[in-house]
Amino acid sequence: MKRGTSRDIRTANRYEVLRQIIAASPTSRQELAAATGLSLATVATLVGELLDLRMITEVGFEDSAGGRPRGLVAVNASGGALIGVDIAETYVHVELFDLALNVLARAEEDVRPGESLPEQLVGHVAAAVGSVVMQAGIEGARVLGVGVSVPGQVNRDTGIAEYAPNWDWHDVPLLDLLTEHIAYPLYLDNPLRAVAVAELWFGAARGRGDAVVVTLGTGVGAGLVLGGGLHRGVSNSAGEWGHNTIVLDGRLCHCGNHGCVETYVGAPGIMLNLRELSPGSPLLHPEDQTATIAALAQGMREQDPVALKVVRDTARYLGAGIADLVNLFNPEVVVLSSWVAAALGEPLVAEVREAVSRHALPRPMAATEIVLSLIPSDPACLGAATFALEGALQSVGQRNAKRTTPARSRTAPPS
Amino acid sequence: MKRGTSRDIRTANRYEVLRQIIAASPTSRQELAAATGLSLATVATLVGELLDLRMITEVGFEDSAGGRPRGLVAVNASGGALIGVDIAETYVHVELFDLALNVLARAEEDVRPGESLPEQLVGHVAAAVGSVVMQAGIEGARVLGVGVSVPGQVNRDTGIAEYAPNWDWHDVPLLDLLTEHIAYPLYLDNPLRAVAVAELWFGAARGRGDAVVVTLGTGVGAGLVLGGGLHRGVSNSAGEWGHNTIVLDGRLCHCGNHGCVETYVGAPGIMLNLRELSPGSPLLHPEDQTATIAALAQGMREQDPVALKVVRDTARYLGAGIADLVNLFNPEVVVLSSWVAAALGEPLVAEVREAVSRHALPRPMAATEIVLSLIPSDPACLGAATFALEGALQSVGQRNAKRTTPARSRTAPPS
DNA sequence: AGGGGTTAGGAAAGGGGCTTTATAAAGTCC
DNA sequence: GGACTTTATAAAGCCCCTTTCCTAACCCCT
Repeated sequence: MKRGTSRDIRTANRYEVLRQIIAASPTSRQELAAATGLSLATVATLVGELLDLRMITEVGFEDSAGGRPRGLVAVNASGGALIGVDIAETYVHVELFDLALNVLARAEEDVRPGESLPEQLVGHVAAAVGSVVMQAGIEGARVLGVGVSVPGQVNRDTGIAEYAPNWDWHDVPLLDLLTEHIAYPLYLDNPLRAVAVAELWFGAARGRGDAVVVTLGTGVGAGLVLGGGLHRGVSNSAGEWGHNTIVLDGRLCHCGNHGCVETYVGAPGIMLNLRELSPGSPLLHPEDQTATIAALAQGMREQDPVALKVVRDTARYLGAGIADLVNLFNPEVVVLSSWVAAALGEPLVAEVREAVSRHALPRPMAATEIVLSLIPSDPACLGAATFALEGALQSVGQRNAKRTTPARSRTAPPS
Repeated sequence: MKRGTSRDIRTANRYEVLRQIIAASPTSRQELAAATGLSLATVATLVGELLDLRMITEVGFEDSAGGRPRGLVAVNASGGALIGVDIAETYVHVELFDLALNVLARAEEDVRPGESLPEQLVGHVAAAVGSVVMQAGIEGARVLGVGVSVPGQVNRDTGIAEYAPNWDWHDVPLLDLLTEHIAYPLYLDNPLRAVAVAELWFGAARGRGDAVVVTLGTGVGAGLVLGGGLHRGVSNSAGEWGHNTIVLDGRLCHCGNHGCVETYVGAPGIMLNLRELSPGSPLLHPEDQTATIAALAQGMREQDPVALKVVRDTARYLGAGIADLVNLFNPEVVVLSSWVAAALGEPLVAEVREAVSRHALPRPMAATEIVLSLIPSDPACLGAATFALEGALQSVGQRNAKRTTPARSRTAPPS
């Protein structure tokens, strides 16, 4: 059982301060102290650290009410670059961010069906990473790290992709393979947790103690933010909500079970909801999830009854599932994220809210907001980049160069 | 968002050391240091603190391999008493413990149907608490506190029972009512969390970072132990698993929803499972949950096919539900606790293990044990008493008498 | 232009925690 | 009886946060 040390407090505070600066750049030390609840002195030293690291810079002054003006600090956007890699079933998406987490460059590689060898995927990743670095015209030294999100179960310490259902991977030493092509520090995890971290740092979960980040994409997950940090579980596979049973003896899932959440509210599940309701619907683009979800979104805007019904049905399943999460965790906020949520947008969320409040207990429900993610682009990329950012900040706390007594010369002393 | 301070580390360590001493009394400082991962010096100071508090005593020495013998410490059983109160729908159960958490006295009061006024319940509690103190022949001063477990949603800070479905309570100021009759420090929470804390301190979850404690009684819950501590959620209602939907549009629950876990695996749910399978079964004692569950347990021992089938059906529901918890939390251990689990015992657990591994993802499942609670008596009482113990330990860390500059005399100084 | 008054920010001191190192205490073994 | 071991306590050091004090910087008013 890991014990907390006082250094962890420092790390958490460092994260907190940087988060706040990124969120509200430029800002003053005063504001930071108020927002984080830390003392002015502590904020000042943390700000000093970040200044030394060149992650932030002083950008001028702000009038105070009659006294010495407040010094303002802001993220030093050009102080470094972070790369986020989102490996999915059909594509590899890479984005390069500056330290303000603006996207400086993007690259996307299609993964053709059948391309399932780790080496093939790694090739795509390496190509795309090379591309974004070139596009952005960044010198390599300024890349602080590369975060990689890969579906399935990942051991982030050993860097092994223990199991990826899409490609039937078992214990692939992905980190080692990537290291051969990519010279930057690498951080590996899965999309569920990447998205949760993105929401925790930059999205709707920021500043919340307990939050659940529901990712709605091809797969489905529930990232758990507990006590201000990501809950990983004992083998880094917490949050695998997609294969929870929502309908006993329901639809067959590729995992082998029946009635998994994913089969009703994942993109393929939504397509099935549509097909069952209206088999010949023009909204349905077989073999193309993205197009079908987009068509549904468009249909909703046009008040198409079929689209509305499908979304309502989906929201009903989702609502029942999320109600379970609300009862269990009693979170401050449930964030709906990932591309399906982004596409279906606020109308979906409204239906979900409705459905959740039918199923959840009133008291926990009253304490919980259900909101749409605020993150505009691919949250898995952003989250992966955030892993790299966390990694860069972590190493600051590293014990700086262990002091050793100077080695005595092997030759006879001159005495 | 609450921030961790270095004092919290101290409190956690204090808990950890005392837990270990209670678990392995007598023990040496060396052993404690090894078990907790703390340095010898820290253990020594914490042990010193506990000795000063008279919660533990030195009980002799143990030979070391050729050096100074290890001093042994053990819980000072007579150093204080803790009282646990378990208020349930049909009874009030009170136990008085010594500091080794042995039961010194018990009292039980029946709550007749219709007795639903807070004052009536409080009367029962006061009577039973008085009784155990008398039985044990303890002087009042040595009672360190009284923990009270009451079903429903509880605000432990304000001491208000926000909602108790059994008696249709809404925002009853229970703590205030109890304070009028009971002079000891009071701690209020609900059975779900009481049982979880009992397992965390003294049961199968001890020393585990992440655990789920499933309580199977009339009601059903899932206490969440995350990062070595109880997860309470934002409004202290985390763990309300009993009203999660397990069968969409399933059995009607008293909460108004359909298909709640509780309606299938709570004691009344199990009775219904039995009735549906074999309406006229002699195992069924209508109106008496305890007798029916006992009859089922007996039936299983006699290989009664109906009993076996009912337990298997129940385990199937339970397995599906627990599989969801395993996927979500990725805990080290799932503990089945409370009286229904105790009654049905290992055969139930074996069936549950089987059912869970059919539903849960293989990787998280492989990392999770599913075990029966080791706690012999009423875990809610024990857990409630543990709240009192935690409370007593907490106040140690209290800033001891804020130093004030000595008040200057108002009269003119003698200078 | 030159003092108050006000606010920001840094430096120092203080309090709490944990660990490492040194010292004292209590045995065993030869 | 001395040397070696092992335990326990004391001392010193490091980390972290906060409080307090003081200087810096700016406003405004005279």
